[in-house]
Amino acid sequence: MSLARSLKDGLQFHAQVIKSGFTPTVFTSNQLIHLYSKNGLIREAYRLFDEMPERNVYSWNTVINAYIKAQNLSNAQNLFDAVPEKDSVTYNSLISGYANRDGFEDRAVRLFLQMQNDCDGVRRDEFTLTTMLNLTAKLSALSWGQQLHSFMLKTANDLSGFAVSSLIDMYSKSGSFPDAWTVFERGSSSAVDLVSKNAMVAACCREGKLDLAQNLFWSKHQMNDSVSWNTMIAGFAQNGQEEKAIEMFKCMAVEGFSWNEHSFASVLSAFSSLKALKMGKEIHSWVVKKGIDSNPFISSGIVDLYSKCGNMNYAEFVYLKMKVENSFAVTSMIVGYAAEGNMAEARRLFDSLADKNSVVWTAMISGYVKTQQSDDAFELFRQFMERDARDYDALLFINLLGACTTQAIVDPGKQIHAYIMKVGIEIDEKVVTAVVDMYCKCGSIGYAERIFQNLASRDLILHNVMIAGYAHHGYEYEALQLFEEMVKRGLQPDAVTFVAILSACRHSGLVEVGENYFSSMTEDYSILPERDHYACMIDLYGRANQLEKATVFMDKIPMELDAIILGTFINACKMNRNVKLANDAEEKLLKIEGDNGARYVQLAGAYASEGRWDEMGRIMKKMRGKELRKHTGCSWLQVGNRRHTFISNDRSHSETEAVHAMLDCLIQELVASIHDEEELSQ
DNA sequence: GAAAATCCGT
Repeated sequence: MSLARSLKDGLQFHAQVIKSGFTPTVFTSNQLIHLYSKNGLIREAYRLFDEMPERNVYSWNTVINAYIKAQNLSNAQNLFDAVPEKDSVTYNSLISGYANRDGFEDRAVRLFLQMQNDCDGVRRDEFTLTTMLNLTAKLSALSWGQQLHSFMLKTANDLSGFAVSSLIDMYSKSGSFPDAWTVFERGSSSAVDLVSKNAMVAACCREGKLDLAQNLFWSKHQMNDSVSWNTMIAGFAQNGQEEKAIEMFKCMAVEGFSWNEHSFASVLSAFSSLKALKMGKEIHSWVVKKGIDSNPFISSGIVDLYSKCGNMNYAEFVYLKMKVENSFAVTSMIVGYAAEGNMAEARRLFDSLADKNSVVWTAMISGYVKTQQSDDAFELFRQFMERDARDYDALLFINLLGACTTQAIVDPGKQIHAYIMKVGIEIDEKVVTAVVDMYCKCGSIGYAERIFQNLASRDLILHNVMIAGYAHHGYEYEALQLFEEMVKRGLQPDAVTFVAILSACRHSGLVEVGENYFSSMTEDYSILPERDHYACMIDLYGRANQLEKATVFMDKIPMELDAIILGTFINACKMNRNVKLANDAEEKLLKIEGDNGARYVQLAGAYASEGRWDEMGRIMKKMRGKELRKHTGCSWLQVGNRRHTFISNDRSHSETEAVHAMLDCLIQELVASIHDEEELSQ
């Protein structure tokens, strides 16, 4: 009897066996079961197994693996339970099945614990250990990984390529890069194993150490395979070096390696980041031709490309062709719709998802934040807090806190802060900074200060936020003191720090102090002043009634005067009631920003303050016909959970009549009391 | 003589 190599041979062979009435040997049947399983013919594989008059442990293992391959873990488990004599392969197969299935990881662990204690007394071998390492890497369970590692050392199972590469991967994915490196160094003391090298290159990329990754990649580069290339392409793409990723992608083909799903997925993400629609489209057509456009990584990559390029029609078209729900593609589209302000479409997609991960929630809520629909953002966040799952995206909190900050509403900010503490999220530096910033900008400088002072480590950005917070609240002394402390601790201030410091000075009229810091900035810290610093200085002089100094200062600014600087200067003129200088600056400003309605309003305001109604009328006339899309300034009141916003002459509130009746009442009382006082003084 | 494990893509 000959060995069946292809499926066709196998089927022919099987038919002959049945016709001839022979009973194949157990060995031959096992081979056939494996062949059927490899070709996805699970029913045929099982029938053959079922009809075997006698079976050995190979038969059981093969058919169990057939079910695992077909994703049918319950049948695999039933067969596992029925195996008369299990060996390590029986255990390893099912452990691997559970380890790779989301939500069933605990069963893998239980089987691992049971295998050596069970009546079967099956020994854990290298297969068991590498599978378990894979699982702990997936769960980022460093302490389990370490225990497995020491077990491997004890049983001398730590030296093969399988062991070394799994260990590198485990340490890297558990956030312990130095240990990964140690394992790699020790493992490659004799001969370098390619898979281990690839795992180490990937670990370097994960860590952002791209130079190290490249050195490794090019050392012994004769042995590189397509995985090595894909690793580098992905590494560049994930670390913001899209051009290099594309270069490697091209180079890979030149070197004779063919592109696969991994290569396409990575280069697609590079093109998306660059919004390179044309090149992206080429990849699109290429993958369609190759027939791999149904791969979920590829198809969602294409959806992401079109979404990032603002082509939502194409994105929808590609998404509709996908047969299964894909939260990654939906996230891309939500972000895409949010970017064009179409939150209704974004919400439709969000609601269409049966299974929402934290990234989708973050995208949707952040979309509301970005389109300034903060009521919707907070409402959705309330629903987010009520769900059972406990996974988070730090970006969600940063964006929501940002919404509180721009609206200066502290209560929702406090709720977010409380929620962060309640669920015990590992406090990310960026999140803490956002919390401090929120309290600063919402007027709760005391809270901000307390959090700031209790932090063990404080970086530059946090200091900048706190100094700016003090400055905005008129605590110039605290701002300057914190600056000095920061410098004493060895933190180098940056351009942002000086904006905050100069702001502190201008708010309290500390002209000389401000001048000193301004020159110290360049002389002591080699930071070139930017637009904001110049504007700060002009404002500083303006507020201190030193318009002449402002004018002299402005003449020395070595960059082109832009709207911010001129606007600030006009404000300074306004404060010093100097219409002549304002006029000159106005001409310059209108040349730069003739279309910006806000500037006209600012100018008109400057003249109105002077009582120059004719001038104001002139400006208003110039304004007419231009598109004036100034954001309307509004006032708001928080009553209970609702915030009520008002603009001037606003009668849209549902209780506007009652509000105005009350207002009339108050005005009358005010007028009456003024009359009383006048009568008294006479 | 046969069965199980490692690295790369949202």
